[in-house]
Amino acid sequence: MGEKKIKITLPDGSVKEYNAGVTSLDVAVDISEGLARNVLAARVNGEVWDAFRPIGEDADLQLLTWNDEEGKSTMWHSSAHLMAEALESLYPGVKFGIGPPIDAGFYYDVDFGDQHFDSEHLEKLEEKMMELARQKNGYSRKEISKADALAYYREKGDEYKLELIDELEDGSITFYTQGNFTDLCKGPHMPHTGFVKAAKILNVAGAFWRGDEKRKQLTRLYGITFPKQKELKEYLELLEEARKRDHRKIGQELDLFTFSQKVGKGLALWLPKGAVLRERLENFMRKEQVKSGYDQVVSPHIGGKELYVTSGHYEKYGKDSFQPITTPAENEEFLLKPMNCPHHCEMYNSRPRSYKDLPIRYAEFGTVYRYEQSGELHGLTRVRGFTQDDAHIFCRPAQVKEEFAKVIDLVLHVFKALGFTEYTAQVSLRDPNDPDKYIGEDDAWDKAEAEIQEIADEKGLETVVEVGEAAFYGPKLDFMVKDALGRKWQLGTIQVDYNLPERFNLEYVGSDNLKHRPVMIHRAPFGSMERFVAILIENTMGNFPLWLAPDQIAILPISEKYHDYAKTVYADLQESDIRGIIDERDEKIGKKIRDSEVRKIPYMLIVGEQEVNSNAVSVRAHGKGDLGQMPVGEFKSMFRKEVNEMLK
RNA sequence: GCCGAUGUAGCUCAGGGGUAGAGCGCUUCCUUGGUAAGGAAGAGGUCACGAGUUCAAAUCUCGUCAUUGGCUCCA
Repeated sequence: MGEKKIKITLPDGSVKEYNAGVTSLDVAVDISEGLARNVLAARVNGEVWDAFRPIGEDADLQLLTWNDEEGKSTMWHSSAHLMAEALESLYPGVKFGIGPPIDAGFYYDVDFGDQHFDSEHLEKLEEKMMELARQKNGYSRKEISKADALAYYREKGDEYKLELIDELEDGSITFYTQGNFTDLCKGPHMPHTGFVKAAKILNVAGAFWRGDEKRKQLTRLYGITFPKQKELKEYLELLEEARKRDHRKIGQELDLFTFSQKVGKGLALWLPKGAVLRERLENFMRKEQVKSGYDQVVSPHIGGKELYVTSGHYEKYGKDSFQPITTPAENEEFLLKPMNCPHHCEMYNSRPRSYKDLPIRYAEFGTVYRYEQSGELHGLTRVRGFTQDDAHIFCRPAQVKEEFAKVIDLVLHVFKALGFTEYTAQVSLRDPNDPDKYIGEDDAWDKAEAEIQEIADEKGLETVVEVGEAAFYGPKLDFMVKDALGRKWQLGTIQVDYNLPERFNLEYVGSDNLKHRPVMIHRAPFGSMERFVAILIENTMGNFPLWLAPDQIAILPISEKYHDYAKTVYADLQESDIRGIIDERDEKIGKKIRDSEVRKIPYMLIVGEQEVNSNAVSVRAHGKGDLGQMPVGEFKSMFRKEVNEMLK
């Protein structure tokens, strides 16, 4: 009986014949030894497999190396096992939770039991990993029955793995082994540990087992590995570069904002230059909103408790909020407002509405306060007091789609004007398994969720769906942008809400002369001024667009003799809404230029004898150098042209 | 809130059981200059805060506060 033959189709379309049971590695060797040395895994009929797993049938095969995303994540997944092996040898008896690859590296959740792990042990762990890596131990895969799998971990006493296995179906369970370490794992893994040439444990953190706050907290070790020492070095340098973009650092360097222990954590203090930046952003948004038919409103910073009982905020967040403010005499209770929507609902209710009035769009830069957990505070991106560029659109059900679409346009326009080209549009839906988190009827939710997806699709917006990310009163379309370290933050948000109109008993009289319920759209293109500015800083490194820069120009007199002329020039520029500083310090011009460059001021205007004589300024652009001498008028029109170009 | 780390001058950081250091910044004086740091002198700190150990604590221990990397949370 002849061996069974199978056909392997490679990505270039070529077909080769092998005996059944051939592995991807065998195929790689067949192509070239060099390639074979780099193969980490393989895509077999669309599924990522171990390169050492036998192939039994005809298959499409793509070999995966470090240059493929799946190759990287296979190596990182295997590295998690390698770290686990090192841990087990250094700390006998440790138990393991889960250890997956992530965007950059991997982690493993570990229960050290009575043993203690802190950051002093990192180096030893790295060394152990490299020692094991150098042994080039092969990874092997074994299908195992549920009973045997349970027996293995019962013997080992690892309750976490037992819990995981408990939820798996018999027949689908596999173990992987390398060196002295065996792990429950569905794979795939790289051929042997020798691919790891550099390992770094990046940090130690606590993580709740299965993400549940009520369960045991394990120690999560984050690490990353590379096939070359040089790549690790480059990666660490990249991290270093990213830290230079940190908005907290730049915010301090550029004097934009600060925090004070006495004022309280998570409560930002905007310094003059930060306030100017913020004001410019607000003005930009106001202008756009006027164009789009919004009306500006103003509401107070506190609201009666009843307001939030009505809205449902009290029930959902009351205990976790800043506690109610009580008045001395009348025993009334007020809450710091955590949201502007209830106030706007009451504005809507201030008089009867006709269908002809709708849509009504109330916009407000509303400052709200939320008692965020102390461990969650982070610079300006997560604070306890912040200002939303909030608005609520009250419209007829038939107008939802059009209004929603217009808000998408507004958000995209804002992002474009500020240079956010990389964002993710995320459809945030409710978690059907956790109904207590939400208010309202399923019908309304289903409708709102379907509408959001439909409109996004019609707009041709590429979206990702996240279950469980909805607000408690309705689903959202969120615009996520990354910070310098690649963490995603929600900026713009648009939400369809059938619930608050119900709770606030909002009505309008239709053409049929009957009462109808309007629909509310909540939206904030920036999200909040604080977070938006933070992400803007990290994306621009503090080199703000000209129209936004707090100081747009610095006038640098060559010497004291030209201070008067500098003042004349500045007065002229101020007429055209150009704002900046005159550097009147007793310093040489080189020093003044250096300092302006460091402060990222877009234009430096140097004035000395030549400029006085010809009624001109010498212009130097930040990061670009000398642009030569020109009359003040010419600079102003150049400036205006540049601003208009950006805001087009 | 939980696990880990950090806290020394306005900023960036060094030091470390025996009277606190540098660079930048700031003040004053000299200098009046041409495209990324001119020179000199000076001021400035309960070493986050509170206890404990010690003859002696900024340094060691514990606690508190703040910051920070994650986890959980995020209207």
